[in-house]
Amino acid sequence: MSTRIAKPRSRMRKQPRQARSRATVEAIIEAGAHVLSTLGWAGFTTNKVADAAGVSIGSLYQYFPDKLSLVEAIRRRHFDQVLSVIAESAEDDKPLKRFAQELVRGMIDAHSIHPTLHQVLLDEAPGDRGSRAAHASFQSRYLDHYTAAVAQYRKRRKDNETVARVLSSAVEGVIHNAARRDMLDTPELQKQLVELICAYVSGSGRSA
Amino acid sequence: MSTRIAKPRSRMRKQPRQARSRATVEAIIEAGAHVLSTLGWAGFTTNKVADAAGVSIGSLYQYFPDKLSLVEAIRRRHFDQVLSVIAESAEDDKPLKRFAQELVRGMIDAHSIHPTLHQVLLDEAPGDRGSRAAHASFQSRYLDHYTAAVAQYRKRRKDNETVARVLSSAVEGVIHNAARRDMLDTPELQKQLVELICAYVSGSGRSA
DNA sequence: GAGAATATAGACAACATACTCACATTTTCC
DNA sequence: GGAAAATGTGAGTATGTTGTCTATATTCTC
Repeated sequence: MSTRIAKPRSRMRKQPRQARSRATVEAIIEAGAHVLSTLGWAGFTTNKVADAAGVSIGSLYQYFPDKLSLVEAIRRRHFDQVLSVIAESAEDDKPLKRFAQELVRGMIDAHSIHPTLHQVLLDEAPGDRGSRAAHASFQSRYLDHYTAAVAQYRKRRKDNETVARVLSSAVEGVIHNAARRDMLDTPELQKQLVELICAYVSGSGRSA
Repeated sequence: MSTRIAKPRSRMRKQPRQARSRATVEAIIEAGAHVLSTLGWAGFTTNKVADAAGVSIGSLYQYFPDKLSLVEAIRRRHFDQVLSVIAESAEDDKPLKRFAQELVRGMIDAHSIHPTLHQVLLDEAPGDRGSRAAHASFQSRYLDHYTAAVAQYRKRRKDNETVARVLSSAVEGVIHNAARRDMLDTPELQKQLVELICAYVSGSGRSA
């Protein structure tokens, strides 16, 4: 009886065993992230990725059964990077302002590698099949950091989740907009974003 | 026998003169907006648009010389709609909170028609060629409303432009995120977004 | 109503892209 | 060293997309 697993969609077609093939896979993912970031989903073709990675198209399909599994690998790697950066920024007990500063710093760092990749992965790249799960999981964990912070610094307990959602999407909006304009490392913008976070979190609930 | 191959590369290949052709053009643009909104730029094919509009592919190319001129028409129409909605919300002198409420209301209304169209037009649709001008013009006028408001309500004059940029991209981020989740008309979210705006604009500049 | 102007339809050519396959090259391991 | 496994190659195939062309249908002018 074939114990066929439903869909080896995001799975690799073949496991790389030697060092050079692992390097090939890594080069493909990195090149894929680069192509996706610079050309967007519409310009993301398997031939271009193979070319940018310096391997043949055949090698690409040796390890990734189709285009979606490749973008899935890119997504997973990038989200892991972002989450680890964010997690670092938001541990321990700190004053609100300190937390905001480190959060902004972390977000900027995470987006400096491939400025628009994050947004492309969230908005453009298709979410069929198995990616929904990974995506939701990322969003959930991502939001957790914000919720924890919000719970820690806000006086009122009500609507913490909504506040966290509003805060996180506001921060994302600013970061993405800045990334689009190559303004990620403008100090003035960083400062203002920190102020936005502080003002909202500390002030939310007293407006009347 | 004089074969006049004078091909004016204008916006439209041919001006619709009869009522039915004007209806055809309108149907194509509306269908295009719908396809772009639901399927994204990658799924935006001329055949699908023609199909959704209930016309043949030939009719589409009768009026639009190529795919880009079609997306340009969609962009222009949508941006005009959004700007008029925003402009209405932000005139006269009002208390800050009132302004924020009407701004949020206007943004939500503008995005309720085709929830993700705005974002697709900003991020995915190609920006080469002549669209840059229209795009920049929109961004500029768009930002003007924010800058005017910020100048009116903030105590400190410094960095008004940066503040306006941060505020507008934060609002956009929240709206886009809500649109993605079909949460645009959640009252709790609207309230929190209003509070975010008020807290930032009134509080910005007093954090030591 | 006749003929000109305008509008629509859909087959088709030219091209791009995802993915395959038969074979070449490198590495492992005895 | 050499067989076998692992890895790499790139022209080739199937499919889909843009944009053209010509035949047909509808509306306008008189």
